Amino acid sequence: MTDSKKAPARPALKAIRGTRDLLPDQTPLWNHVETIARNLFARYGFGEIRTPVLEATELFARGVGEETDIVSKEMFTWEDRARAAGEGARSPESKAQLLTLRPENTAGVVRAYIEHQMANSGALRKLYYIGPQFRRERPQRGRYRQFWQIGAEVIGPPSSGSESPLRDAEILEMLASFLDELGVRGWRLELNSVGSSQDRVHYNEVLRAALQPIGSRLCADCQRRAVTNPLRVLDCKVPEDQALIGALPRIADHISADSQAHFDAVRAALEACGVPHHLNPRLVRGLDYYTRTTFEFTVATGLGTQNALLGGGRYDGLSEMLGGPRSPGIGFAIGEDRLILTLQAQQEEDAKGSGTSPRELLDAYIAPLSRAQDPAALALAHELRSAGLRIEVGDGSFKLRKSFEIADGLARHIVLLGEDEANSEIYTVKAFSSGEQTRITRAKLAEALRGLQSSSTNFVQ
RNA sequence: GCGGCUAUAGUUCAGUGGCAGAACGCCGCUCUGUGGCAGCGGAUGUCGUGGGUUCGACCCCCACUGGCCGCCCCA
Repeated sequence: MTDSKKAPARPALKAIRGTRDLLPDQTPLWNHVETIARNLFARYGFGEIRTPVLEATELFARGVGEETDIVSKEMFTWEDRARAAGEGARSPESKAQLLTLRPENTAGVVRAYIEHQMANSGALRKLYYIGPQFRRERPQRGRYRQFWQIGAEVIGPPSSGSESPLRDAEILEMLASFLDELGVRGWRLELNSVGSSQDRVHYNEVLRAALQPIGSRLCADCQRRAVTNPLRVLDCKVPEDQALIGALPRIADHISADSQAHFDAVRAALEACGVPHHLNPRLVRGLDYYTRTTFEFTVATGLGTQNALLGGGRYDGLSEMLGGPRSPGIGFAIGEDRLILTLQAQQEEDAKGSGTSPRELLDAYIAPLSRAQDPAALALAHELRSAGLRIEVGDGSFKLRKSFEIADGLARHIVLLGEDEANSEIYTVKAFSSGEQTRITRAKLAEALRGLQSSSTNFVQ
């Protein structure tokens, strides 16, 4: 640092802000969560759909809502260049298109539902997805710019029963089962009805009128919301505002009899299934397409202030907003990153005092005793792997001591492969758990290594 | 987008305006076909990036970038 070798500062390539790598010590838990979800959803008759990560910006502007925070300030949007002259463009003035990295997946699923004319079969469609979403927010625990959602949608023409309160209750019961099956403890379901789209328009006027005289006494954020999105005032957490907000007209008093009856039926079905839930008349969701039933599952451990694990609701008018046929629907999105954080926090709680958790081991480590044995070692590994075993191969340049150190903690057995073994095809095998060492013929090796295979899977890193 | 805290070895973290530290991990030897233990030895690094103050900056100041916490919002 004293002399003049100030090299040109190299940039150091790193994952960009708000994105991250999931390494092999993490991915087993992710796969576990996704496997549980896939199996469970299948039992409820859901099929998987995969939609593009890229959509036309207009889809979200119309679907999610121009005025929402997500659309107005959190999307990764850019102008895709018009086709260049050299690309054989027929029309030289083909316009550039606004594209957006999807900030959520419901709009994309409904777009696909319309595009593939799924309404025409007349059947109720049950679709689920697992994939990354993108929002340009300030990163924080449980909040990333690329984050993963596991979600599902139930949608269809009214004649398919898509409006039935039974669908709402079924979705909520499925989510409760999902969290229980994963072992998420202490979840809480909060439920509300924001009424039909007409109810919302009506209530918005009532609310705007009620806010008019008191607006100036609310916090700055609420004053802004009172104009742009009055419903969101109900979600305010500023202590000074609570008295005023509490006195505002309530949604429940301004929804139609139909909406009220629908909501009552949802709750009755939930009671019948024994799904615990709490009414929260001030639960308001930030996406414009929600109607009637809205809900949120929260959890106390692991997430700090981002305690919403998943959310969702009805969107009876979304298909029409996107130019499709009338097709009421209901869906949800689980924050997979947050779910993982919750599970990891629980595991840490559980691990307190119970020492370290074992990790999943390979079946055997093959240790060639000299470089001359390397080819034979790889051949043996191939043979055993073909037999379905999980095998790692060492290197003939390693000292035997080193091979043992590597093998222990990585595999359940070590197989020594030296000149004797190569000639005799009788291998020396040692089991780490017992310390027992035996000599086994090549023909019986796979079978011997398979014995004692641990069937329990472990996801603790 | 706003406010606060923070960035030193592979990891977790000490540290002082005057030669860069510990623990764990890693490598070697004791010990050339039998590891986990132990003893001895070794290497760690543009002290996040760029500027400024200073005789001298890892330390003080500013900016930038990243992370964390809170707000906003959401999953």
